[in-house]
Amino acid sequence: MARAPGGVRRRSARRDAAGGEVVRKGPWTAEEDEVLLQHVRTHGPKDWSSIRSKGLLPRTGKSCRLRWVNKLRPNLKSGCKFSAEEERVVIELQAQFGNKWARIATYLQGRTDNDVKNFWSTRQKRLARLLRAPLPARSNKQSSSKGKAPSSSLESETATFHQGSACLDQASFEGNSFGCQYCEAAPFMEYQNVARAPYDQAFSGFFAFEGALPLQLLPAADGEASSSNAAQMAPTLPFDQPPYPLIDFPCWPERYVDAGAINGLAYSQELLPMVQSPPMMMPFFGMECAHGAVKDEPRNAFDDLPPNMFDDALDQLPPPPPPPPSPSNGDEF
DNA sequence: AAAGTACTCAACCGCTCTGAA
DNA sequence: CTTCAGAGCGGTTGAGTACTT
Repeated sequence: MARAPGGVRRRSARRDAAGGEVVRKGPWTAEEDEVLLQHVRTHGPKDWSSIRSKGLLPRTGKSCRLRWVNKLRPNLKSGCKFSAEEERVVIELQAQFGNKWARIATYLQGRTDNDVKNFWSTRQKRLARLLRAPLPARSNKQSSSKGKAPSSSLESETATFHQGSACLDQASFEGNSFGCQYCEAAPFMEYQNVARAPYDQAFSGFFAFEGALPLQLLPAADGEASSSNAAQMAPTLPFDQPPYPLIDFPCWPERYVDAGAINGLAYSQELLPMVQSPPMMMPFFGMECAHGAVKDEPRNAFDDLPPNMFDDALDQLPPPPPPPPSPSNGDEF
């Protein structure tokens, strides 16, 4: 979207803790950017605090660093929405690393941790809203947006969510991670540790079903990754991928999903046959893009369930276990 | 056309980590 | 070993914009 440059911000300046100097906050001006860039040209992307101590800018070192990392760094994809491939990478890496945005960002050329974080946050909000909202009526009615494709397919997302929720729900009863076949069948995602963040992980495990397709991971983009450690650890090769197909079928609890319902999903009849095929761009949630039939899918088992039936399951999730021991060599791959 | 809602994004805050003194 | 300062990271906020009703 086009934001008004230098739009009004909520803060402008304040006295710093030490008392005297005014610390400027809020949006950066072009002049400030130029000063910051000049500092980086001469000193490199470091010594942030010296920018203020030398009187170059009335900004904190943290603020300067953030501005550089998020906006001024070269080769950033500013204002460019996440591609389907990027979305898929984020989803899969989030499932594996958790909310390690800086680390995840090292796999995405031109993306910052803030970008990834915002992307994920937006996605989570949407998830939460969908989970709480009543199921939209399944119909063949066209989208209300006058033929324009919505930014995401509500119907597909909803179906996806309830599928994921079913997995979650079963897990809450069985107390066995998530009782999720797929989780156990995805070694490269280490889903055995899926309970680390139950809510996210359950869904991520589901979404990573798409991730059975090969990832083309990028090495740290430009050496200016926001986390130098992460940059060093960024692999130059994809995950150690098992041969396809990975799974028998993802975590559909039979209690909730009968074969007919499964067959009604885009996955079962359209995705499975292509597991041996070359990588395919599949936007997250967006099976409708790759599989048009999904919009016309028949009602599945979840459509007949009360929309809030999974809320309790979410509330009953066990606390996350302690994080798995980190590898001694710092290389998860 | 207006109002309400959802989404995006920049930037701040607080915490943790790390290295130097 | 302890302390401290700087850097980095994740969470959060809120303004502006887009979309929907």
